[in-house]
Amino acid sequence: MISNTEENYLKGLFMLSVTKGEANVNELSKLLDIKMPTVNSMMKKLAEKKLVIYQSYKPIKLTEEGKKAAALIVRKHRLTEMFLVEKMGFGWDEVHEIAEQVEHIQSPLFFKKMDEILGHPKIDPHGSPIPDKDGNIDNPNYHQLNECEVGQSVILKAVRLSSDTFLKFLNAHQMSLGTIITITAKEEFDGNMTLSYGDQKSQVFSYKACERLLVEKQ
Amino acid sequence: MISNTEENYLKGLFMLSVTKGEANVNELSKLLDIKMPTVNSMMKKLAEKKLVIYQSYKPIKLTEEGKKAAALIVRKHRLTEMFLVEKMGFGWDEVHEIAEQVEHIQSPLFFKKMDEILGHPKIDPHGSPIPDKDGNIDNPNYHQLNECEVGQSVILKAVRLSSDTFLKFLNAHQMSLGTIITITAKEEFDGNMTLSYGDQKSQVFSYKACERLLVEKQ
DNA sequence: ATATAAAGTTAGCCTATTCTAACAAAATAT
DNA sequence: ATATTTTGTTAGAATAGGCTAACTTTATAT
Repeated sequence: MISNTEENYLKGLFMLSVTKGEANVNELSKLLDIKMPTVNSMMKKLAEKKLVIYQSYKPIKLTEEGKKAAALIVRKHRLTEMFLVEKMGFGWDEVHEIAEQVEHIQSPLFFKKMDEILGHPKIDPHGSPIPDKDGNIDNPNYHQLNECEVGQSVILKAVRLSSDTFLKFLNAHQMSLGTIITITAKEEFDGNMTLSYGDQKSQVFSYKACERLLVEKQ
Repeated sequence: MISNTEENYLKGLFMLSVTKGEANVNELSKLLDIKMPTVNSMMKKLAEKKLVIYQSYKPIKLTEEGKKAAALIVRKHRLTEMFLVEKMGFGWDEVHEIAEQVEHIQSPLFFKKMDEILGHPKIDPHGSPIPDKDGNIDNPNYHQLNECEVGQSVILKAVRLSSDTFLKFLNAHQMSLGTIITITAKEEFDGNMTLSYGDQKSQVFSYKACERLLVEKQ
């Protein structure tokens, strides 16, 4: 049995591990907003349960079992987000908090039904991949907009670190998944980019914003 | 702040109070499958929070505030059951466990959306009334089938104490809400009733089953 | 290469929720 | 009317999950 609390730690580790394959106590502590000593003792507990590999002062790694468990929680979260947007009329900026709660529901049938009703979606409303029933996830190789060159035309595929405020910002700027963007200019100094897309002919986006936009080259 | 645990106690009290307007520790203990001393200390806590009125050795009563809080949890439970059946294709015998979890989700908007999508339903899939947004509930005055007379024609309006096994039993006997039933015979000895409805021309139902069937006289 | 900073750990404490064992009160039955 | 059963309470302990304070390791910066 994995408690809701344990699920949250596993999910956090999974998120942090995407790039490096491992995470450390401090990062997890910040992500979950739980103090380090608490995280430390939970890591011991999860190591005991063979869900993570953990040795003092070393980075934390999920075991295969832990990785699968975490992926299935992420699956439930992202299926829920998709369901909320597609079937219940929520905006992509309104679903995170709810999904955060729904993801802990214990009922394989509930999520099976969601998946069927949605037609087995591969991505959530923010473009993040939905792991399959076995916990496998394919991480598409998108580029961060801030790393693209002036003159390039790209298509918005996903939004990273999508907080509600950032999503509302994108809404306000008519930017959504699928939007085709042309990079008009790029400021050496601060990384600001001037973008052209849809009706917007020269919209300036900060470095911080561009970092979070994952695009595919046309 | 009312915790999930506290919500479960309030809901239990609400259920038990429907008839008598009050409940006692022992009943609540059995209903929730939690030992009496635990229930006892939770009652003190809820009394402290002004959600119940409680004095040693006296029955427990919900305060107005407690009653409203409980009704809103029941509302979330029953809306969820309706949503699962009407919008997600579940059977009425599959929804209780899931609703038991979903009812604790904190998101007024989530349940507002559900309610809208369902068209503001007044009853759940088992015929139980759904309290309104203010926690008001109207308890319709149905009759238990076992108390009806031979020869009477009635319509099934609701199912009480609807466990999954009982609902599966009803499924197996083609009995559902709205079914028109004629009482063909009634056994003095054990209360068994012979019923005629739909294709079933002389189906025998036990006293225990009839007790749970709430009907309206034609 | 050492001083400082950052990250990680240990120890000890707190709250919420549960339990068992033992005792007390109220209700029921002879 | 008293004995027995049922119901309710108290006391004390356990577990899960969180915290702060103090200390140790590792990393970073002069």
